[in-house]
Amino acid sequence: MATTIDDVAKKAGVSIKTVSRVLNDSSKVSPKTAQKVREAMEILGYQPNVLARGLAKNTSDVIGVVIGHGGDLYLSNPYLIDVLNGVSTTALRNGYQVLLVQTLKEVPHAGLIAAKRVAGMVFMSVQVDDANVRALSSAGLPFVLTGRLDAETANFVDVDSVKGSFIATEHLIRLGHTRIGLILGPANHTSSIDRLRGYRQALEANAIAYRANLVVSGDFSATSGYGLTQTLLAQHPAPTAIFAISDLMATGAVRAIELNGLSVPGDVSVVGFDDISTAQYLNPPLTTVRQSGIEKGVLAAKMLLHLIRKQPLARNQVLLTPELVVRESTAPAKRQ
Amino acid sequence: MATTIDDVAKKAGVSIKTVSRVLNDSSKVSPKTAQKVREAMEILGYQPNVLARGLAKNTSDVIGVVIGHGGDLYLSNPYLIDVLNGVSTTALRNGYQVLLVQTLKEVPHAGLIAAKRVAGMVFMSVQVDDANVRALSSAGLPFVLTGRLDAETANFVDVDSVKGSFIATEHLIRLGHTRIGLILGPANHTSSIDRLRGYRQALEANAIAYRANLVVSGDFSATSGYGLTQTLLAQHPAPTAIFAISDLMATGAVRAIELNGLSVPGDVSVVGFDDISTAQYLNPPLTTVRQSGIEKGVLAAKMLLHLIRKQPLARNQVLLTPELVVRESTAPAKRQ
DNA sequence: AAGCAAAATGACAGCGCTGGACATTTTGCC
DNA sequence: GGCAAAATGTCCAGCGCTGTCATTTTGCTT
Repeated sequence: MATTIDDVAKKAGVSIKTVSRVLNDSSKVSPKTAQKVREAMEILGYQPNVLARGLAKNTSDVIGVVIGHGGDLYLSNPYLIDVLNGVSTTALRNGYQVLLVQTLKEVPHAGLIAAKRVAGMVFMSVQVDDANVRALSSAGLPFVLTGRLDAETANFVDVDSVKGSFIATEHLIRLGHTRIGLILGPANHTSSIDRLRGYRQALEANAIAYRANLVVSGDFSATSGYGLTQTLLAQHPAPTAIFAISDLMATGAVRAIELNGLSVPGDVSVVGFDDISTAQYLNPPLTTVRQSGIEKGVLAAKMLLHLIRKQPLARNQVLLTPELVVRESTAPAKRQ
Repeated sequence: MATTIDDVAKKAGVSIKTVSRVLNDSSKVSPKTAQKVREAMEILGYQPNVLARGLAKNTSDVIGVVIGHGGDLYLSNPYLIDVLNGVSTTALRNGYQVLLVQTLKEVPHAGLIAAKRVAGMVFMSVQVDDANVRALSSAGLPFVLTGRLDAETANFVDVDSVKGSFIATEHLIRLGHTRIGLILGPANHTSSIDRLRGYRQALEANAIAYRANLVVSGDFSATSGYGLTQTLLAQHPAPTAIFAISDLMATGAVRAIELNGLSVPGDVSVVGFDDISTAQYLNPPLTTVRQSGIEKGVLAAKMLLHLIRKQPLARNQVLLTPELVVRESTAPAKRQ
């Protein structure tokens, strides 16, 4: 069962120290010996015991990915999956494995337990003033956020939410809409805060009054988008366009609008955010703000690996540029 | 930085062995001492080093979840996310953490490396005669599949695909459809094989001839469903209904049908499989075969934990019953 | 209060590996 | 052939924890 370094040493006819050298800094081993050792490992199917190695070196080849906290099922957005995939693939390519870190109500310390075994962490979503982030920060564990945090020290990769929201809103304004509903995610997420900001900036730039009753908050899900759209449509006067900050919410919004006997985009235009893979196949295909979850994940993982290896970092705060993808869920506002 | 068991022992004025006992089988420690030790741990913010513990006990509190292999991004289906969530949550509640295991072309041995550090594994998708499965099987590592495998020894939790496919097909037949397109996933997946079987059984039970040109294979994605639907619609005569074995593919199918100037369900009925969260918000809301990914994940994790702890298992092969959810993407066949 | 079994606690080795300090052997080269 | 440099080996400690077994303490009994 357990092939150890001793077995390999014996098989290759060298000392265990040499095997260890091959495993680590093979530079000090002659190519011939190294070859011999590698063959022995191959034959025996040797895999180093990562626990023992980790213990001895006081490091780990695992990075933690925090997939949300405070609730049960946070990995629900296809866009987050892309981020996870990006992180995971990049980690793997660099010899790291990924530990999923999820904090449940009943198991609140999962993050801390995990912290003991990982070389660093990626946070998949960030609430303002996140307790986990603070805890890790003071513990000295390297970490990267895939979300912006207003702290000079925080390392993050995020899409430029303010800009994304601005261009989405302005797109609607250019189509003649002035009553634009905004469906946000949780109020304490930086993405909600930033996207509200971009929305207001666009209104202001076009001299349109901000109406608080057209802005609602939910939780990124289709169900949430559905319900909040009902709320928006009940306003007087009702919005002629709705910008939901996730495609999932936008999907729910479209359905709610049609169940109200209205059409998209004939009566109400809808813009989403993310450009998840199904967005283009919706009916109508969804106009949305594209951000690449994969790219975010890849960059976050790369940044984390740099931090772990204490390599210099060009920038520790990256804002990716979002792009408006115009499809068929938006149209000029009807003459009132 | 590193609070160890020694620090706790010193603080509590006991031997490190006693602290270790509190950490494990506290039954052998007097309540008074245990209390003292716990307080010391609390004060010092002690978290046991899982690596050291794993090394000493030769076990691990981590389970691996294999999220696909052979390609880059396999965690793409919302339904799989549910499975992952179910596994992860259950693992966590039982004191286990989850390691994501992904095999890339460039890193084919990730599974083996991971095998060294996990107590067991869950496979999220199964190809027939899977090499990974065989390797683990012979290595003696406990594992559970969230997919059926035709092997008496394999432990699995899966939906009854044959039945799910049967009821979906029969639903279409009862609506008067006789030319029913079938969009499968990869041909070497048991889900494709089983669902083809259910489809044929339903045809046969209703004395409808099987036409090979109405059956196509893709990869579960919306894009795939979109493309394959184009293929199906080009057949002569074209199908009046399409059953896609994932909701993602069904989403693509609906779009393709409408781009062909046909309507759903007016001209072509569409049935999906999974009942992902957006299915009910699609336009039209999707008729589909519901299976609970979360339940699958939870059951698989529970089964694995039983295996790891060598607890008796009521059944090591579980088939969950799928349920047809009729919405608005299916309608009676038009009179020809 | 002595005596004794049971309960509680401690001392020490060892899990598989790495790191350091050094001794010894092998290599390559003039 | 001789010498420095490179390669390899030896030995020991230690990462933080647990298992085994010996030792001490406790709680009862008579």
